[in-house]
Amino acid sequence: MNSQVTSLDVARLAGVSQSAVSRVFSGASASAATAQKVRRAAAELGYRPNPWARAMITGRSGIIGLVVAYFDNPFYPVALELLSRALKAEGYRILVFTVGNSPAEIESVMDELTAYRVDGIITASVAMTNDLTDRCAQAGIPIVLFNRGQDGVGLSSVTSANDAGARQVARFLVAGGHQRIAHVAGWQQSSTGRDRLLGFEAGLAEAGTAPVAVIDGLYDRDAARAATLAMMDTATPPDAIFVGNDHMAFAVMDTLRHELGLSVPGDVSVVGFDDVPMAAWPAYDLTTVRQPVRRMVDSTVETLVAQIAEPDRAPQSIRIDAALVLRGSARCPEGWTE
Amino acid sequence: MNSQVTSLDVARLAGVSQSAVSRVFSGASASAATAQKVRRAAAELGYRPNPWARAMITGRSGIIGLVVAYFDNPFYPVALELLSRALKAEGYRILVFTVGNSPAEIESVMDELTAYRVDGIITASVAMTNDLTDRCAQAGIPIVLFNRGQDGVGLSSVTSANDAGARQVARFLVAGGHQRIAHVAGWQQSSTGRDRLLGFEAGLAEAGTAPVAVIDGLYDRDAARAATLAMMDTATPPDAIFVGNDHMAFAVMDTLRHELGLSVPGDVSVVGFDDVPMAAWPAYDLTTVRQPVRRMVDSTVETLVAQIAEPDRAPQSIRIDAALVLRGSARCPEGWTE
DNA sequence: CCCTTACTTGCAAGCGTATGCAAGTTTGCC
DNA sequence: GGCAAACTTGCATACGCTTGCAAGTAAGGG
Repeated sequence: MNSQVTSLDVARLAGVSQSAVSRVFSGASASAATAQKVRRAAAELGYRPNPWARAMITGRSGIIGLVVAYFDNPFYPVALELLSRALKAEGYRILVFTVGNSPAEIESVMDELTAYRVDGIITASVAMTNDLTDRCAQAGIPIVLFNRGQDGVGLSSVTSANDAGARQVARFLVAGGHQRIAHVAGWQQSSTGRDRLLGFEAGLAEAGTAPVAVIDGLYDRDAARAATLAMMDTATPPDAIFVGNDHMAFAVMDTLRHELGLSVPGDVSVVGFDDVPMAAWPAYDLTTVRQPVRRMVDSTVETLVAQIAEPDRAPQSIRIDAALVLRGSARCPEGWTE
Repeated sequence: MNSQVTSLDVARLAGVSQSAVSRVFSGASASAATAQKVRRAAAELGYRPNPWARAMITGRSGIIGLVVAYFDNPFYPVALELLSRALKAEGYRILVFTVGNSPAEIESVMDELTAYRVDGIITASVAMTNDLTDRCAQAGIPIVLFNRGQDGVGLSSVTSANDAGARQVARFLVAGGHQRIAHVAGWQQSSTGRDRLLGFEAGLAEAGTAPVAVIDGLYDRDAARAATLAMMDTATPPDAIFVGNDHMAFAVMDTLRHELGLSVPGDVSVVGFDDVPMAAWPAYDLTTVRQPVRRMVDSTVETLVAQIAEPDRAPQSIRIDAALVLRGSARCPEGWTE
């Protein structure tokens, strides 16, 4: 039963004081001789410093709180995995909170996070209300929003270039000769959903056109399916649909192909956003905008770590380039290279 | 900056002793008058007990360590979400460790977990070597293996009835009149992979037959694709393939359809295992064995909580029934009802 | 060789909470 | 009204660790 080995036990065995043991394990200076005695004794007893006791004094727990709302979107599991690895490399662990997107629930989680005095917070796919933003800033815990922007100033965030990516999709679809372009939008309560819609509309406007239909798909499969059915059930149904994320795009494709008997891209072109792994699977072969998860994760961790080290640092909004990935779900303009 | 409010501050404001505050928040008895004064003061100051200080004394951190290996298999994100909710209901948080499946890496994570003195550990999709098992038992931290069994005794585990499920698949495929039945197996280093293989072979043996081919797909998409190609590249290719999990089954279907130009189930029937959400999507419409995630999660949490409450309780191996879900990826025998 | 400077090391004081103990207060019952 | 029992409450200590401080020791320079 080695779970109760304390630094004092090690000290006794090594014949030094308890503070010597502490110094060896906390990286403070100690003579080579002492260090060796301590390490030897510690190894023998299976000693590891108690992180909670350490946290109480230093005020740093080595724990990052991660708040996640959607796990059905396969974008987030891979983000979680990458975040976990990247933070581990920096010496942090992840305390996970899954949460619905109701303000009350988010607030209660934030409460808990401040109680736990985590060293930092990352929220993924969580919309922050403004008062929550304030409370976080007030609690003084560094926080970075992953894949969500924040209106006004306040918190750091890392997103991809949602508007530019969507704009590129617009150009691409126009260049492909599509006449009636529609958009199953991402959840309009989220910045990603709004930015993609705005960028898309702007891109179409540049070409002197506009979407024939825009329906909020709420980042939900069922809603996306319903949106698709509604769009197609008109006199002049769209011949191209830009979908607010891949997860919904799969639903759109399924609906077009298996419920309406249409061909993609023969009858309707479909373009998504995210480039989750599944998008490359031959069953969908989805043309989509790639969010560079790895770079987004790296930036997130980097920003958070910097903010922990230097609490007064101004919040940053980082935006990672996102590029269109050409696959088979959308008609491709002749000679399109990008 | 309310992050440094202590029980002493609350005590002063409320005009009571620090221990009174502690008692109110730890549920010990206190008079109604005191409780009210304390709560009022606490609310005013925004006080929340410091979980780490509490953990130091009580020895319980309220944190469960979750060790996960595969996140590319969509079975685990949903399990994580459900686990998170179920544990939250019991008052626990989840500290996540993602890990490769190398023994060294697992060992280092276990080390960390014992250092953190988590109240319990859940491993998902992690194979435990026997010496690791011992070390965990010795550390005295309750642990439950989720979706992995354990040879010999030692640790509690929750799995579905992998062998029975696979046996049922065998009967189903035989009854469907398939003549050459193959198996892209789950990773043979994992209990689930082995149990499903054994159950499947046993089921076929009952019918007086045997698989025409068995290849380990390692729970990996690429390996499953390669296995499929190898199986089909023979004089008498299989007319049915049972795949060790859904995630690989999608790869098998993609390979059959898009690389080999075959029809599923026309030319080859495919059956998976897990029933991840995607299996129900029309693009795959996968006949598969449903692992009742929710019930598995509930059992896992229940077992873990029981073991925390009563440390000397004997480890249990819980096995949840798994039933075949009929969809469109496999030819269905006339009048098959189950 | 002595004095200054730089390191090591042990001592002791906390970090914020829970809890045994004793003193004080209320309640209940005859 | 008085006494025992039940309940509250404050005091003080402990949990395992880090860190300022002072004393002790090694190194360095004239």
